[in-house]
Amino acid sequence: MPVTIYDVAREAGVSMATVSRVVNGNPNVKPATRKKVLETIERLGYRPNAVARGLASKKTTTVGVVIPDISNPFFAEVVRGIEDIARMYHYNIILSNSDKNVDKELSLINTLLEKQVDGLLFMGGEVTEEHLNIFKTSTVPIVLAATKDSQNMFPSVDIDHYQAAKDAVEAFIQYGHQRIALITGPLTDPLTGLARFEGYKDALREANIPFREDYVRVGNYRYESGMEAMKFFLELSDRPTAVFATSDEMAVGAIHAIQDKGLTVPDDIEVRGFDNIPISSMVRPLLSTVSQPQYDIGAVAMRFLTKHMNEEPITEQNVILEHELINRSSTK
Amino acid sequence: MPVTIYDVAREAGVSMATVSRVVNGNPNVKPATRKKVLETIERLGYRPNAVARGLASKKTTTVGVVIPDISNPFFAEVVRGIEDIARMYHYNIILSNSDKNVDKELSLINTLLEKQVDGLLFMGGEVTEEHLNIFKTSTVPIVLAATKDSQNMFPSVDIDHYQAAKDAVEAFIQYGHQRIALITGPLTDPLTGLARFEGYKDALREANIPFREDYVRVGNYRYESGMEAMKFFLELSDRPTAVFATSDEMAVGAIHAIQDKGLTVPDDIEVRGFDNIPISSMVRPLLSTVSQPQYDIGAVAMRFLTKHMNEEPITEQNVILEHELINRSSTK
DNA sequence: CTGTTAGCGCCTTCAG
DNA sequence: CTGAAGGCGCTAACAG
Repeated sequence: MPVTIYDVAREAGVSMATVSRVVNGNPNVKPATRKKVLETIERLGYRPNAVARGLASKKTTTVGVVIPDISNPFFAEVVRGIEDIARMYHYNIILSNSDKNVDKELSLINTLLEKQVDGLLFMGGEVTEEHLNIFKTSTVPIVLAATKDSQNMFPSVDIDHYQAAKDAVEAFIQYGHQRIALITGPLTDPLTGLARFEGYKDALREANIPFREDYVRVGNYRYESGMEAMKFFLELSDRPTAVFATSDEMAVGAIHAIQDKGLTVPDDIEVRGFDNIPISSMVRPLLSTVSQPQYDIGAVAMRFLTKHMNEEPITEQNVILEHELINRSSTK
Repeated sequence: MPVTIYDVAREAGVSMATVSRVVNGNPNVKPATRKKVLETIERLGYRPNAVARGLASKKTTTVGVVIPDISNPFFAEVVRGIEDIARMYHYNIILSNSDKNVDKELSLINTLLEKQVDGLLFMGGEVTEEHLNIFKTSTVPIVLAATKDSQNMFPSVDIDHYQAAKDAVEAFIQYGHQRIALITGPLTDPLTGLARFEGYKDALREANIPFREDYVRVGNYRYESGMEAMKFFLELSDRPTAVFATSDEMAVGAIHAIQDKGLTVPDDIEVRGFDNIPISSMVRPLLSTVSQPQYDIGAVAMRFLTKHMNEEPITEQNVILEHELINRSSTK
């Protein structure tokens, strides 16, 4: 039914090798022949079969990208960076959503590898032993974006989560705050959970501010959990004067909890989020946050992957990009 | 380098046909043989090559999905519906982001078709003549989700945008509003732009409320444009008492413009959005909106596509799902 | 229940 | 500059 390279060859009166050459932009074709072939391709509506091509050439010019949560604006922006660079290097991308589910992640990675992608970009909460094991079975390069494995076995692009959290807390301390609360993500997550938590603790310790259990609540990065955490803090007899949430959504939830109580941000309580996703500019007061270079994380990771795929020399294996404190109206 | 079905066959002392059978779950294999094969697959770490399989079987068990804007929560939720049904029917998904750019859309569709997807799910702003032309060259079924072509040539799943907008405006009218403003998307878009605009106009007309040019502003669905539009309305000598924005983001922008002016929502001005994306529950006041069954749009569209791919009998070609008015705190 | 044999549509030497 | 021929790894009849 569909027209093949063979049909084109026959119609154009050349061999399929020649058709293949013009389709692939091989210069060793006489302009007249090229023209003739192009015309019959057009006339017949020939569309090259990428599957056959992939089998014959052993390259698919596509990379697999696994993303943990498609509805998270943070990753959406990372994907933008990935796509732009991919297009630049003529790679297609297969985007796969894992819903933060480890089983799905492993299964997606497998599927992607079966599909013979030329490389893989992995984003996810945590890189476990299981991940590593499946990564090791890959014959194509793999790059981790917005995460890394604990042993730095695989190339990665990320920020310094520990330092980022520490900077945020230190900013509060420098402003004179002593009662600083933390709304963190699950501490089981070594990077966005634990590392940021450590940053918080160390900042306090270095300033000789005693750590208080009741100034720390664990959320799940979502709005509701930020709200719940803040409600808890508000019940405390000596409630915090500053709150650092490790996601913008939780920070916004915290702000609303504060406002619902009749208090004001930042006058009564200051709040800072993390990530700098679009919503931080779509609330009142405008949210102060710790910004991650989302687009760059994606772009650098993709560029990194192309280097591996083309076996270009690479200098550093684990890239750390800069974070930045963004001060808007939820802090003074 | 990578291990092939042939290697497994040799190691297990069977033919590749047998290996193929166990890999594909064909029951015509003696349990003992199956076990033996499975073991050597495990031992060798054999991973079937989907590209070769696709070429031989002429099926890839993957469907292409083009999404106009990966950072739009609306589509993220539609994709959820698509994925769930796809998994249920054992299809993989290739998600492609078009950035609402027509050229990119056409090029993505082409790429997806070259990759021999078994079916295509298209979401996009507008379905132009060019889209139709490329759709027609496809040998695999195509379903439109959250959109439709003007001539209903292709199967589609969508809501009645005209009626949805009309319902929203009529709700304002019934509450007694006479000065009702509209913040719309580009009118060049026949569905989310024009159709909703027509719904607005007809609602007014049927209530004998004169249409006013200065009560209509065209935005781009984003926050900023909603804010700008609202600022314009607020300058009017007889400013509107109710505002209908055809996206939640624009509605939130409008609310903030109102609040920044020292006015209150809904007491001074009522506001309603469109879509019911997560942010509508993450603002103060909580946003009233017109909800689209996002997940269902995706799920129904995907189910629809599987029917086409399996040549099951189909009853209706263009499915219209129900919308719903959600009343929260930005309206009375 | 299992093996043999053709391809699937294309790329890629290798000749010419 | 162009053609012939041999796979790529796997599935799908068809025998047996």
